[in-house]
Amino acid sequence: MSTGGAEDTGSDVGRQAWLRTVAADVARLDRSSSAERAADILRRSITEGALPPGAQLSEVELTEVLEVSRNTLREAFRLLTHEGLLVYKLHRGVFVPELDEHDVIDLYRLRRVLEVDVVRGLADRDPELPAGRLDPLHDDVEAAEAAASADRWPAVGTANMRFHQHLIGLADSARMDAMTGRLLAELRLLFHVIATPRELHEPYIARNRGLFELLEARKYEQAAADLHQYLLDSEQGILAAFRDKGLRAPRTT
Amino acid sequence: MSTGGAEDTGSDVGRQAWLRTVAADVARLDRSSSAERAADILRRSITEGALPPGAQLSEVELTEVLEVSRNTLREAFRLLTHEGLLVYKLHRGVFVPELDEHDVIDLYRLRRVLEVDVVRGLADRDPELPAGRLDPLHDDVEAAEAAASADRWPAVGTANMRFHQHLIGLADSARMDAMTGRLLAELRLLFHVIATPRELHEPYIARNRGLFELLEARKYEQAAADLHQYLLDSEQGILAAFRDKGLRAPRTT
DNA sequence: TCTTGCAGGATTGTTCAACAATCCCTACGC
DNA sequence: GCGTAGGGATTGTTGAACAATCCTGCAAGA
Repeated sequence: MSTGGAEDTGSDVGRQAWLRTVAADVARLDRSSSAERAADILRRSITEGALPPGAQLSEVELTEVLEVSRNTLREAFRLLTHEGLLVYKLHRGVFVPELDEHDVIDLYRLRRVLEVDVVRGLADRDPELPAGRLDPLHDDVEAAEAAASADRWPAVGTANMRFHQHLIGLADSARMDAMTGRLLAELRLLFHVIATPRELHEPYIARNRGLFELLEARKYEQAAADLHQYLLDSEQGILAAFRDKGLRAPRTT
Repeated sequence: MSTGGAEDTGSDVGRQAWLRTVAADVARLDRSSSAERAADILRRSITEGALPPGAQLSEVELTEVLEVSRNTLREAFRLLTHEGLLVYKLHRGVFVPELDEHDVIDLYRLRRVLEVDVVRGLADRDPELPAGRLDPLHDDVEAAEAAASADRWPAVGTANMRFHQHLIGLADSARMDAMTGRLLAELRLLFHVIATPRELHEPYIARNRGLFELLEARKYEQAAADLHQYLLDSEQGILAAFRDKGLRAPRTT
């Protein structure tokens, strides 16, 4: 729908490959400028942990820092609200949400459903998958391994995220991509509560590689089964770390 | 301060049941008034077909009709954009999206994944399901049957939608509810392209009842299988009607 | 001592008017 | 006929202003 050209004359443009890349570049430049740019900055601040869960975002403060008007800033807030990175409280302001164990379970349930289905569905359309389709996954695996060698564990987490985002991307579903983006953004919110990212991310570097190799070998059914268990284990890891944190700092004030 | 008072800053109140219901009521009253009220009106206009796909929503026009400021109207636009009921085109305005067959396939793929998983997952937590949990589904089934008797086919479609929304609700997942709301809203967008709603909705009245009875009998596995085929058939029906329409009116202007 | 009520200040919700940037359409010149 | 410039309309963004609401602290009363 978004790619529908202005001139409707060529109704069925059999969108070629290069057209898609050009369209992507244009879309990147289009960037609703002020509001989206402000949202980008805030998004990074939140996902990188500069803004901790529970923090309030003052409007007047941020208008000065971001150099945008209050109205534009509010539109940026709306954008991030619908990504799950902020929550509105009427007449009180916007806050970075504080997720609890129930949210972890909810998020992982959806991840399992979506990701496992994508992998399992690859079997049906195996022939039509163009070569090099798995390249982004391979890059992510190597990026994670490199970051781990350099002891940069947050970077490992990021590469891990991108691996899963690219995994979902194999389904060619715009809506799945959007949903996954939202889910992973919320998940990143959880990571900052965890003190030891190494124990959290380390086991999954090798598992990501294993998953990638199974996909490359077209063993989709086994890949789906592995991924299912993978996500169950990851969920348990986060829940454990989360409960430790909860016990350690019940009174933050 | 620091008087060991009774207040304790109430950090971890083990939220009791009645507290939750009160909180729900409060949330309902909160309604960000102007922007959300405007969005409600627009949402109805779109889902009921007053605003056809492809139509542009002029800002100045709507500020007069809805009696809100341009900024507030834009916030309403944002709300509906993230529900999938409107699309922004930079510097051109907001439009009612025109979905194509590719979108139908995408939407139904997600519906199948989510709904079937919910039904299948009910087996695991069957004991903890409180009595009367299926009542909303039952109401929707009867509402559809009543509307069909009165030849009110759009109402049948609405009841059908609510049936599936309530079905997803059985999973107790806030994020699944939100996703489903968005998916069904987009689906409603498609219905207005279809000339004969009767043929589209009629077969599923009985199937909804059958599904409900399977759930009531706790035959979750069979219900999941039925639902899967159900959604495949529904997808084919929409695709067929959609192609007819596409052939009949390629040049709308 | 504890609760209740009430100002005060601060923050958000909403409106308005204005200007800049961009798009669409038309007319002009070659 | 075609590319290009201009005009008009629409959107993007800003800043200030006012109303509504929330939070804090203090004082009055039980």
